[in-house]
Amino acid sequence: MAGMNRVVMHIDMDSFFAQIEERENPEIAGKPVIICVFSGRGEGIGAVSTSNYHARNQGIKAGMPCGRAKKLSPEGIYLPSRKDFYKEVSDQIMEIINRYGDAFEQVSIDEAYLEVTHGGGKDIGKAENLAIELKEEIKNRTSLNSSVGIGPNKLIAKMASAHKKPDGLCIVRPNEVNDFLGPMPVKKLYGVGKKTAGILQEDGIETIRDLRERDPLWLIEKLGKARGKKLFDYARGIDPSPVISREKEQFGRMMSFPEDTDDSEIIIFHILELGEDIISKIREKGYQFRTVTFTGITPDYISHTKSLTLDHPVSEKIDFFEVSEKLIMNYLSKKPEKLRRGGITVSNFSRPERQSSLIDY
DNA sequence: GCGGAGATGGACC
DNA sequence: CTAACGGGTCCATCTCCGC
Repeated sequence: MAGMNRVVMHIDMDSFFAQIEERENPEIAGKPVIICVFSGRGEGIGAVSTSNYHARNQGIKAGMPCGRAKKLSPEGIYLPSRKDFYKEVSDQIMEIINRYGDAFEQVSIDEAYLEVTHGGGKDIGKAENLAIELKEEIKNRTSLNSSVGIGPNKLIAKMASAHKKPDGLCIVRPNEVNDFLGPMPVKKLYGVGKKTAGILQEDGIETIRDLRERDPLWLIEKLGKARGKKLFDYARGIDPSPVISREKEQFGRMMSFPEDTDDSEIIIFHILELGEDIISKIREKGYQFRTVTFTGITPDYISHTKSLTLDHPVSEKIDFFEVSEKLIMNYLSKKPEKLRRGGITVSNFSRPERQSSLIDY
């Protein structure tokens, strides 16, 4: 029993937001579709959230300024992001996915893992059939395409779903892991972003195979203990992390201010407005929180934070407002520069428990 | 040495 | 040629402090 292979599935919706808009508006399918988050600072000022494959073929990528996208694709269809609506569609899809595995873990609005070690089981053929069924049910119920990866752990499942897209199904068996990862550019490895890829490339590491040949101590020295160890394992396709449904650990909102400002009244006004939203969601979920964090982002995109942890959990608007104002005033007195954006986040959650005083000894 | 708190930075969607 | 430029979550690391 010791070395029993796991079977893990990763489900990823294809260019999710763009695909939903295409579904809602079939005339635009076949054209480049770009979903934008506009800051409200002027005509077309904002960033690309998602784009469909036509747009990607023209070089458009997530995170890109909309103005630049427009140069690459003047004829593209540019639509404002409708996050709340996408979330409703997401909830519908997650409910379907949830039924297909022993354990379910949602990782973002359009992605989830399933542990199918027992249910789909053992021989990967069963898991493959399960994946086909799941993709079909999502398609039948929502008209949306997804991509699925199957592997012996979350890391491989995730990289497999990314490997064949869109509408893909990619299976990587345990004995295929090293050949699957080896030739990939190191930047493709989950957990390796721009910064880390740069560090690795400076030392001649181009592929995951190159990374695999490095000494663990060297990696730890270059990248730090946790990160170094993790990438050492990841390069070998090793990832013991379980599929677990997780509670949200923080909840926050951010915005661009209409203009760069260091006016405390204006900043507080906007932040408290974001706070209304946070508080109503928190109370809906029956959460309490102890920590509030204010984030200020300067016109050159440097972010700074101020946070405060209370000694007891709260969920009242008045408590939140009081702490938020205090943090903002404190921030501005220490860093009296203009801000382009600001945000407020609550964390350190608990559920209100009744009669804790009687139980606590 | 260990923890929680606070601040920063990286990664990913 | 470069600069242009959203919003949200999680994780690791470092520093400081009390115990």
